[in-house]
Amino acid sequence: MPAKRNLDRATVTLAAGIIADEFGIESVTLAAVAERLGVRIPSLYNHVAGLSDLRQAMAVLAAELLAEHVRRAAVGRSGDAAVIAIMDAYRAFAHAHPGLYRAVLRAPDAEETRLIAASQDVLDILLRVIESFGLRDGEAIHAVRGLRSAVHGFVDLEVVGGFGMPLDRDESFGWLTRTLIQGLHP
Amino acid sequence: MPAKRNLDRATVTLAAGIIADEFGIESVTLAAVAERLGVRIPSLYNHVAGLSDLRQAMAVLAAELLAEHVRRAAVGRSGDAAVIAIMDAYRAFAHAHPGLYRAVLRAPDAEETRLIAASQDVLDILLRVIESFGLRDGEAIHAVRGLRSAVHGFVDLEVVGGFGMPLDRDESFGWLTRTLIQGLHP
DNA sequence: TTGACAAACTAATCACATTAGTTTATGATA
DNA sequence: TATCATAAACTAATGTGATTAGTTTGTCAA
Repeated sequence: MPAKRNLDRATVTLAAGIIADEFGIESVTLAAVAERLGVRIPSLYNHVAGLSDLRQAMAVLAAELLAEHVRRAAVGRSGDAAVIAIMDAYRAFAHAHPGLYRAVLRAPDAEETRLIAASQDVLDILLRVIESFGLRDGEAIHAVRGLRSAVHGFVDLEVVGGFGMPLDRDESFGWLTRTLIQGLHP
Repeated sequence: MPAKRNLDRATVTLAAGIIADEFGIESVTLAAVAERLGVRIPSLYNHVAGLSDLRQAMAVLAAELLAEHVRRAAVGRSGDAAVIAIMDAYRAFAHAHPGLYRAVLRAPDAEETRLIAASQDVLDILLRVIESFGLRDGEAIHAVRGLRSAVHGFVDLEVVGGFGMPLDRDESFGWLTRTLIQGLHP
């Protein structure tokens, strides 16, 4: 008895995201997604154009969720507090959605408009906050890149289990954030 | 006419590394490695215990090369210059071996002593330099984590093509390094 | 009521990983 | 020198996942 109209691209993508968060990004196969949705593999092709398109859709979903998360954290704040809030929100998102978070970077096609827009949103939020610090020339761009590299690197190593020592990771992240913020003050 | 004794584990791993650097880590398949070595797929099983073992071997190779690279950069230097040299060497390695570099990030199995040792080497080199700055308590650990997160995040974003704007990336990396070094001075 | 369409399905094919079992070159030993 | 155990190659077969082609069947609108 085929042809029940419950599936769509968003539902398929969400299922993939849940699998990614729960079992890791490498466990996201069409077979796994189909099974979770109670459907045969080829049925997924009505909604996504194959595995790499599904990965692309996951990247877009992740980037948009992340941007929303960061936006909420930044609103109503400014200066050091805004930077800290953004960094913390970014990290919290990666913790809450480790699989989805990794999908952003693995996007097969980095040219996709929605993905670019959502990624740019995050950077713009950060850039606007940093510009208020009154840095000159391209220094604000360097700072944005530095902050983004730092958060990304930190959470990537965390998610992968790269920090062996038992010392509190929150404190390490605080040190990193504070140190970079000091570099924003001329 | 089988049985020519030229292959061994190191050769297979190296071939995989070259493929990874040239075409990306996801292009490392037993099929691709076998073809490059002019051999049938099952022959590889005489030297590695399957694809996931091959990935482990690549991680070990990468970690040891990276540690060696960083060690050479650090020797004979101290203070700020040592930190800068280490950061630059780390980044240069990732640029020279983008595929291998990504291979090292997988969480090491607890039994993989060589991988753990090589990874620890890099951290120890950094830790020894940083301890000379005279930070107190666990602060040296926070600093090591911060520096590592920063380099890793930066090169990961670079390799993935995450920096859209044309502003010089070397300068951005310099800003990041300098800013973190400032945090090492009490 | 019916017909077009969307969305499910089955079947077939291809690539890759893995295992089992076979062949052969090589190096040590009688 | 002959032979023999072994390591390293091979062929063959199996399983999983992705993909495409072609078929069936609900559903909605005319």
